[in-house]
Amino acid sequence: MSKFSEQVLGWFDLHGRHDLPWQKTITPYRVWVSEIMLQQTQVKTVIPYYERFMRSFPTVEALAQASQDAVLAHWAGLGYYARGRNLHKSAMKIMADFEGRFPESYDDVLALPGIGRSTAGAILSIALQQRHAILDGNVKRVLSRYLALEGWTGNKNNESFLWHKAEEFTPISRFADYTQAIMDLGATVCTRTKPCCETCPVRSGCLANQQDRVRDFPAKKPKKEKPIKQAYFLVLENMEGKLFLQQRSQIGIWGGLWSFPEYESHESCLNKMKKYESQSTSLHSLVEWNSFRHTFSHYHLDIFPVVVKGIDENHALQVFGNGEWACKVALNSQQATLGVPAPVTKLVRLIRECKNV
DNA sequence: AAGCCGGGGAT
DNA sequence: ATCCCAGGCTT
Repeated sequence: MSKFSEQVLGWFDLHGRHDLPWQKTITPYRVWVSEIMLQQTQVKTVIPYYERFMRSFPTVEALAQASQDAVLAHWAGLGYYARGRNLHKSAMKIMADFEGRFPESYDDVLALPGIGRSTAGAILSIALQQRHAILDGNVKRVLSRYLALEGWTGNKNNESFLWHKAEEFTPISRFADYTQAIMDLGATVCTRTKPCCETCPVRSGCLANQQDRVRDFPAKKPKKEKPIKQAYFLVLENMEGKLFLQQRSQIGIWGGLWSFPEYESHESCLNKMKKYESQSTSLHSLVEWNSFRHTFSHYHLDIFPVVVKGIDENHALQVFGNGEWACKVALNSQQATLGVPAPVTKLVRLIRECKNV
């Protein structure tokens, strides 16, 4: 066993994380769900989502039999909703192709939607003690410092180089512990800002530390300007205080989630409302609320709410097409049965509190 | 290779 | 406001 993995494992036994929710009882299914939720998402954020998800869907079969709406309702607020859709798809595939048993061959696991090279390695090493490397954000950071790797870790050559090193550093035993150990090291010692090099088990061999250049690695990702887009949200409220929601396309942002009818311009939004009013006899008040900004990883979205109260429920369905009149729209995500994007949750809260800010 | 896909924690 | 987080998929 190499000195690196020996040092990492020795540190892990004393200082690693051994009581995370998905570590309590280790099964491929439980590890799989955790790894998907943890993609691009911090542990602290995941924990409450994981607990709730596992309570509702304790087995592959339970997940496969659930509706997509139920799954996405559990994912609402977590982001990257394709993860939830793919998890659900994979569960159905596991029922159809593997009799409900999570596959144990690397190729079969890799073929499931939403599982790439790193996630497949993590699941099979942690849950089934197979020898596979991982290369997530933690490993990239640890290795780029240990090896003083110049340049962004996301570029092709560096990625290929790091995969090679990640496999080389993986020991010949204790595969589950090593996978967990290298991630724990990155998450608690070799952190992005203010790493604790004094307590690091591999500092003696760390080139960045030797050169006193820990701060230089990993190199920052080249940044690009985020475009600004606009969206008009038509907020329809009926006499009972229910709000009108429509399910979004599976393709594009917030795929499969429920949101307010959305228009790209002020004009198209008001035209739609005029079309409704021309056929309606009831009275209602239209108020254009102040806009607010929601920022994605790749663009800013300025949201302009157009709030109309006193809408006739059945009449609206005729004009606006398919939709649902929801009562408690994800104000409490514990009770929500529809998945709603974060800014919709925010806007609903503002409406309920009558805060036009 | 670059773009798409979220939301929040940390700074 | 910026950067990044237990990445993968599409073009």
